[in-house]
Amino acid sequence: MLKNKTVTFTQRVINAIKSVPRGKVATYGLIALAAGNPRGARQVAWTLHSVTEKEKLPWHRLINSQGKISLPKGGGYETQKELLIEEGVAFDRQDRIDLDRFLWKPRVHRR
DNA sequence: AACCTGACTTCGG
DNA sequence: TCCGAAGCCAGGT
Repeated sequence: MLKNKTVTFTQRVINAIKSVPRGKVATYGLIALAAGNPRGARQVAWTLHSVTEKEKLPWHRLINSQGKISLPKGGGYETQKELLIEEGVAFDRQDRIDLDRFLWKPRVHRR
Protein backbone atom coordinates (compact mmCIF):
# COMPACT_ATOMS: atom_id res chain seq x y z
CA MET A 1 0.00 0.00 0.00
CA LEU A 2 1.12 3.39 -0.01
CA LYS A 3 4.56 3.37 1.29
CA ASN A 4 4.66 6.30 -0.94
CA LYS A 5 5.06 9.17 1.41
CA THR A 6 4.61 11.57 -1.43
CA VAL A 7 0.94 11.17 -0.71
CA THR A 8 0.29 14.72 0.12
CA PHE A 9 -1.41 16.09 3.11
CA THR A 10 -3.89 17.43 0.62
CA GLN A 11 -4.90 13.97 -0.52
CA ARG A 12 -5.73 12.93 3.00
CA VAL A 13 -7.59 16.14 3.61
CA ILE A 14 -9.81 15.43 0.64
CA ASN A 15 -10.49 11.96 1.90
CA ALA A 16 -11.36 13.20 5.35
CA ILE A 17 -13.74 15.83 4.06
CA LYS A 18 -15.53 13.31 1.90
CA SER A 19 -16.14 11.30 5.03
CA VAL A 20 -18.12 14.02 6.74
CA PRO A 21 -21.74 12.80 6.85
CA ARG A 22 -24.73 14.89 5.92
CA GLY A 23 -26.13 16.87 8.81
CA LYS A 24 -22.76 17.17 10.50
CA VAL A 25 -20.00 19.70 10.35
CA ALA A 26 -16.25 19.63 10.91
CA THR A 27 -13.68 22.25 11.72
CA TYR A 28 -10.61 22.88 9.64
CA GLY A 29 -8.40 21.92 12.51
CA LEU A 30 -10.25 18.69 12.96
CA ILE A 31 -9.80 17.74 9.34
CA ALA A 32 -6.17 18.70 9.55
CA LEU A 33 -5.82 16.48 12.58
CA ALA A 34 -7.55 13.59 10.85
CA ALA A 35 -5.20 14.08 7.94
CA GLY A 36 -2.26 13.81 10.24
CA ASN A 37 -1.27 17.42 10.63
CA PRO A 38 -2.73 19.24 13.65
CA ARG A 39 -1.13 22.44 12.49
CA GLY A 40 -2.35 22.33 8.95
CA ALA A 41 -5.73 23.95 9.45
CA ARG A 42 -4.92 26.79 7.10
CA GLN A 43 -3.83 24.34 4.51
CA VAL A 44 -7.15 22.55 4.75
CA ALA A 45 -8.97 25.73 3.86
CA TRP A 46 -6.58 26.48 1.11
CA THR A 47 -6.83 22.96 -0.28
CA LEU A 48 -10.56 23.17 -0.25
CA HIS A 49 -10.39 25.97 -2.75
CA SER A 50 -8.37 23.97 -5.17
CA VAL A 51 -10.38 20.77 -5.14
CA THR A 52 -13.93 21.61 -4.18
CA GLU A 53 -15.07 21.86 -7.77
CA LYS A 54 -13.07 18.92 -9.00
CA GLU A 55 -13.86 16.53 -6.19
CA LYS A 56 -17.24 18.05 -5.41
CA LEU A 57 -16.58 18.19 -1.72
CA PRO A 58 -19.16 19.21 0.88
CA TRP A 59 -17.35 22.48 1.50
CA HIS A 60 -20.30 23.87 3.38
CA ARG A 61 -19.68 21.39 6.18
CA LEU A 62 -16.43 23.04 7.11
CA ILE A 63 -16.48 25.75 9.73
CA ASN A 64 -13.92 27.26 12.06
CA SER A 65 -13.23 26.14 15.62
CA GLN A 66 -15.57 28.76 17.01
CA GLY A 67 -18.50 26.99 15.42
CA LYS A 68 -18.96 29.80 12.97
CA ILE A 69 -18.83 30.11 9.22
CA SER A 70 -15.57 31.58 8.06
CA LEU A 71 -16.87 33.04 4.86
CA PRO A 72 -17.70 36.73 4.69
CA LYS A 73 -21.26 37.76 4.06
CA GLY A 74 -21.78 38.14 0.38
CA GLY A 75 -18.88 35.80 -0.20
CA GLY A 76 -20.63 32.52 0.31
CA TYR A 77 -21.66 32.92 3.91
CA GLU A 78 -25.35 32.92 3.20
CA THR A 79 -25.10 30.03 0.79
CA GLN A 80 -23.28 27.90 3.29
CA LYS A 81 -25.71 28.69 6.03
CA GLU A 82 -28.61 27.74 3.81
CA LEU A 83 -27.05 24.42 2.89
CA LEU A 84 -26.39 23.56 6.51
CA ILE A 85 -29.88 24.42 7.58
CA GLU A 86 -31.17 22.21 4.80
CA GLU A 87 -29.26 19.36 6.38
CA GLY A 88 -30.70 20.05 9.78
CA VAL A 89 -27.81 21.94 11.32
CA ALA A 90 -29.03 24.64 13.67
CA PHE A 91 -27.59 28.07 14.35
CA ASP A 92 -28.02 29.98 17.57
CA ARG A 93 -28.73 33.67 17.95
CA GLN A 94 -25.09 34.46 17.46
CA ASP A 95 -24.93 32.54 14.21
CA ARG A 96 -22.92 29.82 15.81
CA ILE A 97 -23.40 26.09 15.38
CA ASP A 98 -23.71 23.91 18.46
CA LEU A 99 -20.59 21.83 18.08
CA ASP A 100 -21.64 19.51 20.90
CA ARG A 101 -24.46 18.37 18.68
CA PHE A 102 -23.27 18.73 15.12
CA LEU A 103 -19.54 18.33 15.17
CA TRP A 104 -18.43 15.19 13.41
CA LYS A 105 -15.62 13.31 15.04
CA PRO A 106 -13.45 11.66 12.42
CA ARG A 107 -11.83 8.30 13.08
CA VAL A 108 -8.14 8.48 13.31
CA HIS A 109 -6.32 6.08 11.09
CA ARG A 110 -5.48 3.11 13.15
CA ARG A 111 -2.51 1.04 12.57
C1' DA B 1 14.84 29.49 -4.41
C1' DA B 2 12.54 33.43 -1.77
C1' DC B 3 8.55 35.90 -0.56
C1' DC B 4 3.49 36.44 -0.21
C1' DT B 5 -1.15 34.87 0.85
C1' DG B 6 -4.98 32.47 3.05
C1' DA B 7 -12.60 29.67 4.02
C1' DC B 8 -7.34 28.65 10.56
C1' DT B 9 -6.03 28.03 15.67
C1' DT B 10 -4.51 29.36 20.06
C1' DC B 11 -3.19 32.49 23.66
C1' DG B 12 -3.33 36.81 26.34
C1' DG B 13 -5.69 41.01 27.79
C1' DT C 1 -17.22 36.89 25.46
C1' DC C 2 -14.82 39.79 22.11
C1' DC C 3 -10.48 41.66 19.82
C1' DG C 4 -5.68 41.67 18.36
C1' DA C 5 -1.13 39.32 17.65
C1' DA C 6 1.74 35.33 16.65
C1' DG C 7 2.39 30.72 14.81
C1' DC C 8 2.12 27.17 11.05
C1' DC C 9 1.72 24.68 6.37
C1' DA C 10 1.64 24.29 1.46
C1' DG C 11 0.74 26.29 -3.09
C1' DG C 12 1.36 30.36 -6.22
C1' DT C 13 4.10 33.94 -8.36
